[in-house]
Amino acid sequence: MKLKSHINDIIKDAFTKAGIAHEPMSVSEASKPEFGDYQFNGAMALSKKLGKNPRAIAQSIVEHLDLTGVLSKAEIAGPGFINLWLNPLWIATQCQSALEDERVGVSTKENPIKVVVDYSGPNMAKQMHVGHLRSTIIGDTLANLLTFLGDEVIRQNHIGDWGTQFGMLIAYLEMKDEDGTVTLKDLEQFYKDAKGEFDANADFANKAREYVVKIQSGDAHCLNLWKKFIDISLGHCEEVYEKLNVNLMRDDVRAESFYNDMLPKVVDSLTGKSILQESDGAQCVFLEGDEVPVIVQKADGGYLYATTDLAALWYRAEVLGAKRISYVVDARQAGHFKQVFRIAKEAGFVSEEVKLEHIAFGTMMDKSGKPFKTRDGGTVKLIDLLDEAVIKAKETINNKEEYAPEQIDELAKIIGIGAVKYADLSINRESNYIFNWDKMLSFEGNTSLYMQYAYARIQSIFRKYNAPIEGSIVIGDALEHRLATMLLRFEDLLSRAAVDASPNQITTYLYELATLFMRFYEQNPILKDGVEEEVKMSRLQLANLTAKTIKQGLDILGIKVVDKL
RNA sequence: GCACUCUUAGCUCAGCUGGAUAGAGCAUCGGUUUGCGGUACCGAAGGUCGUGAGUUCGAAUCUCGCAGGGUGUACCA
Repeated sequence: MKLKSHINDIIKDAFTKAGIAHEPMSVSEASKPEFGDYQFNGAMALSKKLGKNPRAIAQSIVEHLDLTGVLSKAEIAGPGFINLWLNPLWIATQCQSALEDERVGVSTKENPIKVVVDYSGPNMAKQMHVGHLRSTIIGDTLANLLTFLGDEVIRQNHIGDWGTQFGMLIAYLEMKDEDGTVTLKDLEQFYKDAKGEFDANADFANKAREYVVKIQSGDAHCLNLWKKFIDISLGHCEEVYEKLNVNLMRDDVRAESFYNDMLPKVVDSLTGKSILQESDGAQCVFLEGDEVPVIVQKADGGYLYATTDLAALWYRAEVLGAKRISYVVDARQAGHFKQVFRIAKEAGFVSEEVKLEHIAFGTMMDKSGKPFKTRDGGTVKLIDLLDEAVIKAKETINNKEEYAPEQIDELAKIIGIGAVKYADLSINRESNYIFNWDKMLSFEGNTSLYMQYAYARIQSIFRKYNAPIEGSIVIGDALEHRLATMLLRFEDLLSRAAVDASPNQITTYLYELATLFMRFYEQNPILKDGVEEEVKMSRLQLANLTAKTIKQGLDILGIKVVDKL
């Protein structure tokens, strides 16, 4: 239900009938319930253009408004605000059809595009740490959201599988893995041990350097070792994805090494376009307005990550055919992406109409506002954080005796992981945020547990009722009216969140929806004695649509729901 | 130095393309109960939106200056 555009159409129609030859601005949600459901603020803006009093303009718009279908009432207020009320009958039928639709009334895009979402991007030399959480879940949410809205989404996991450190790592792997059963359970430790050996043992260090060259020149033995190492390391990541309920598969992996062959071509074609300059022996692109150049080839002939990113941009735009390419990467790389995007466009690797965007996000901080670290200052492994979340979640479960142990584990997993994800996704992605266990595992405020509780509470109504639901939705009081309107806004909200790539718009919406439902439910009994059958049926259906919408919203965030908790 | 970014209630955060008296949650104080899940709901109190100017009928939102914090700044990714 594209609610806003329905209303905009009516306004536009009124403009035409009133003889106003300007494109109306979009309506917005009313800032207060007293002001109706939507408001149109365009009359004031037109005042100067038309040389008329804004209230008079508002008056002539209102006179021509169609109040027979979608809208039922319009009022002029203050200097020329037009407050609009939706027709309760219309709302009711729309909710009814949303309820019958498995997409809860959300249509699919008329003009879907191909979108590449680049996210997660772990380094294969190390274990995933908390720094990877945000990219992974924000990216996954964006990919889920765009997919749901109908775009063709290509997920790309740009893993770091190339670089000098792999020479050392595979040399060490070869040394330790005589029987072929090394699991690299602790990659951090493995890396440290290898580094220790590298520093202490000159022979080993030489071998490590030799292996770097050998991988690059395609030596079969070294390549096999490397592949084995990557395979095991990727397996660890997949374990994390599985726990996180993140939709990244082997097929989505397009590693750094994938672009190796394209790197010389990138530099060549830049040379051909004369954007390139040599400086201190390195091949550089000097962008106007930037002090420092972007180096695409080192003095020793090696390539850098800017080169790889340029190759990836070309590949994604030209080979994959993406019209929107979204990089979900830490905000600290803003400068890098700005430069790389500019080069890609100027050099024609990516055509003008392709939208390149850096979906930047802030850093996760601890309670004292410092970057999140372990007690001894090390990085926190993501898997440890998630395991801890599950343990803590278990403590929040009431009436444990009602469940079998496996059920409790399953429940704790959903709740714990959901809490971590929700807490992260509910923060405006661009700001840094403070990681707080107590807050995220609280039932109060905009938390996943409040959402879960609201959902479970509705499910409990249906467990209790458990009979066919007939009849239709009828909007009774103001609270029902607001709840129903809120439900119909779902698609507008998702579209907006997709454009801005901001998951927190979804959580904010869901929280408002859940709060509204709780209030509605508090005031309007459903199954209590004395509720008329027709009213009961109507309210049951509103409750049902609320639950479905919450479930769908959380599903986009990659958070599962439970019927009982 | 330069560039980017942030600064909203005691705390943690919303605030969409500029719109009416700036909103939540926590904490504080008070209320609702023979409760369809009270892990809920209602209310009070709490803000010169860092600061100074500008644009505008109208600015937390746009522009500029200043202060304070964060980040980035040529051969790592």
